[in-house]
Amino acid sequence: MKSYHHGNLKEELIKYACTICERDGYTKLSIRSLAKESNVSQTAPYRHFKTKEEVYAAVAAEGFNKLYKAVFVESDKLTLKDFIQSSKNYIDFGLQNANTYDLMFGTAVGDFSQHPELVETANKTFESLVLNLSSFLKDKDEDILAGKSITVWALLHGMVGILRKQSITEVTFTLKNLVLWALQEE
Amino acid sequence: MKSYHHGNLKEELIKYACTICERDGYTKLSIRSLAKESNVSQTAPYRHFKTKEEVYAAVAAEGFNKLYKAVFVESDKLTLKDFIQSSKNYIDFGLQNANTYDLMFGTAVGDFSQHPELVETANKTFESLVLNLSSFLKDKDEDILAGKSITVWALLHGMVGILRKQSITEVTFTLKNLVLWALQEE
DNA sequence: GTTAAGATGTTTACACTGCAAACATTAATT
DNA sequence: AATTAATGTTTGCAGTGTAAACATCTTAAC
Repeated sequence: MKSYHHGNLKEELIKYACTICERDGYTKLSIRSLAKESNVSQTAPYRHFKTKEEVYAAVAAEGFNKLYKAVFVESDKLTLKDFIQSSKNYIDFGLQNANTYDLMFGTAVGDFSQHPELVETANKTFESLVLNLSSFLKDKDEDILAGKSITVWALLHGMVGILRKQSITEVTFTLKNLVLWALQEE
Repeated sequence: MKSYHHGNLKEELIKYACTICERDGYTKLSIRSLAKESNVSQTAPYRHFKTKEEVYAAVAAEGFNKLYKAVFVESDKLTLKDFIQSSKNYIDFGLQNANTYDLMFGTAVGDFSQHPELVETANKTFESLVLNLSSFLKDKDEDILAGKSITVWALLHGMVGILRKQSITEVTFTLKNLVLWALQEE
């Protein structure tokens, strides 16, 4: 016997949206299929999301949470090994969650500022990760430290983009050497 | 008096597709609007593109051509100034053609290998650019040189992704210092 | 505790989409 | 000149985003 009200429809919708977006790509997600999956009428999701883009934003936010969990290393001061592992985890996340990653960094959600919750989640994630990185990239100068962190991030982010399109260029590299070289640490 | 056959429909379709994809994002492109713009029946485009994804592939290929023109520097041996300018041009291209860039590096065209012309164009572009870069990043060792080129590319590519989402983090940096630092020159 | 209001669901409707199939016209090849 | 291939049109289907009007349940106010 099912009641008129679902109870926690929004969460269920997001959960399924995440699954579809990652498995088939976000263009394959339809509000209607979403509704059907929760045994709810076609337009019920519109009580929780004004537009489809808001669903995308929710999925992207979840993506940032997952990224955080995948990359963060519990430590006050990262060792080199931690650092390499963390970098590896970032790239792996990007490759193994390609469609979600695309949603997070592509143009599907055009203007983050329209989705305050997404902005908050994304900021929280990156502040934590940069802070985490900083404990390895120790440097007196604050600006240089920030610059290094961003550069490492850009490098990893860029690597994800490149490795995803193997067909463009066959890339063989050892992550460790590359990062070390870019950071000019021994 | 218009003739039954258009003449060069395919080119016209691609041209308009590029405009729409860049202006509104590729999700806004419809085969039908494309057809209408060329004063041709709704399904005429299907004589030239089997699926919508093939249209995307064509737009992406055009994107790689434009990227090449924007970034390539005519010179046998890049000066530092050339190199910086070229890097700047890459980032500018990514920022000012955000939607096209997304089409080129995102997941809209799922499998490049399904679109041989796109693979060819993308490869040509990157071979040229890497070769161009190499003339600045001179190094005895071939592998190190390749590694450096890829790293520079990844760094630039990553920067585009990050700068696009200013809302995530306010990034202030001087391109020159950053690249130089990453390359540990000077 | 009854009631009014707000949240959350349903139904219906509209204009639009990708794309398949059957057909028409023209261009190219023999 | 006749056949074939290329390129166009018409029609049709199943699916889409989302607006509007309506129903039901939950919650807060009295």
